Amino acid sequence: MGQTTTTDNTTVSYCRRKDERPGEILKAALEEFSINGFAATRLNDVASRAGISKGTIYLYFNSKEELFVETVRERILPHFEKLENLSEQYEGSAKEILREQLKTIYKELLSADAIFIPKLIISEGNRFPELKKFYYEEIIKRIHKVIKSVIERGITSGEFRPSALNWEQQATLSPALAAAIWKTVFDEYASLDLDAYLETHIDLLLYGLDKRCE
Amino acid sequence: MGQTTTTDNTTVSYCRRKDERPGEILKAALEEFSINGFAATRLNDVASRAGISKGTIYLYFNSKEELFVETVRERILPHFEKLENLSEQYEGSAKEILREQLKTIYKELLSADAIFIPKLIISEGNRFPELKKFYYEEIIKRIHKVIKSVIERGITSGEFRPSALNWEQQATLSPALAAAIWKTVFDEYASLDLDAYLETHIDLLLYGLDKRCE
DNA sequence: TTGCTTACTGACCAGTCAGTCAGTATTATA
DNA sequence: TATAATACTGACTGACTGGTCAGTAAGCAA
Repeated sequence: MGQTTTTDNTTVSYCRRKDERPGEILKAALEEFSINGFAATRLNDVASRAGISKGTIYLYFNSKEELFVETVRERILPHFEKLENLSEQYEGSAKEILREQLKTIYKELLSADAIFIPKLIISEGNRFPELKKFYYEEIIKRIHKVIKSVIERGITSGEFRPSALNWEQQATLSPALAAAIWKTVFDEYASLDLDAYLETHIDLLLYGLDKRCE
Repeated sequence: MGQTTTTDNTTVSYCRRKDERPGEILKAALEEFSINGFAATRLNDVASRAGISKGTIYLYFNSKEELFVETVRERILPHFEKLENLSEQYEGSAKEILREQLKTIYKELLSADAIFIPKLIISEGNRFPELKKFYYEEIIKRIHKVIKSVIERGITSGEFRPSALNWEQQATLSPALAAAIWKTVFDEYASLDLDAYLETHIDLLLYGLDKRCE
């Protein structure tokens, strides 16, 4: 533990922790970015939150933009690897697979440390085209593909009705997106119970409103 | 038409149009805000887009924040008046009413001049609590109520299954939200056909994936 | 034509913040 | 203990932008 004397003769203590710093900075940055967005986030605040000074951020990241992109990337990557295997790791009816997949999506992509990502992409995506493209190619397209394939499987097996083939993919997962947005924007007015909401999503997707599906 | 000489001896022309200015400024501001968000939007750019100088903005609006709030408010107000009548203006089965209501929602809230609003509320809502509250109280709650009542009506009439009573409201309209976001963020990668998407939304909501609903 | 009002301009000011770097404290090595 | 290497600090700079206001010119009235 070391000490540095500031201008007003107070002392501030710090530790030298080269290995832990990047992770700590990314964590602090995610918190600030998710509250303020990119432009309104001050690196001084990120530094304070991480318990370091602003200069230290520049020892590990070249610019505010790089910090932002890495922040998002770091939070997404561990999650979508799990999604990749999703379509083959379960056995059973298409209905059961779909249910398990949705559970996984909610557990992974709507977990406490990832739920801010959709809001960030929506807010800042147009100013970070590469990040947006990354998210589209690596997350959205991949999830859509997974879901589409299980729907096709259910149609082949006779569980699902063939007309669902014509669906626009975005609609099937839109409740999950809405949940992420609700949690990060409107939750203070009416807190959303993610477990109950997942059941609604499954129920809506599998059976809709139709009486015959009771 | 008038002329002003700038420092480098070029001339710029302008018209005096007191009545039209506020609307022109709001239009330019919506375009800039929806691209850049609040913090990253420069009033100089808003002024250029409106064909005036920055000072003129301050003849009609007191601050950048006021301009932002007015921008959003001006776009929402005309739409939520129409929402008010939504629940009583149709006759027929609950199914038919729901279909017409969704059509209206898509026509109103996803129209060219309103489709940026959800993205702006998501992006900036936490920094403009009053605006967010306004949107939640006057738009979201109202739509949810309308949809909930028609679902209840369909259950009473025997068209819909009673278990839909337990649904979390956010899910039923989430495809519309997803559409607004897609249009404002990802449309360049895969353009969304709103008409086809509306059909998917209706189909998903009414029948889900279940074979019995074919 | 003259004089008055006012819509509008744009240079300027004051505050902010990303990014820099000289200096300091800590740890490693000999 | 002396020396080198380096993690870290924080005051500073330069660019940028929200907001101001003295000045300009358009348009109206008499």
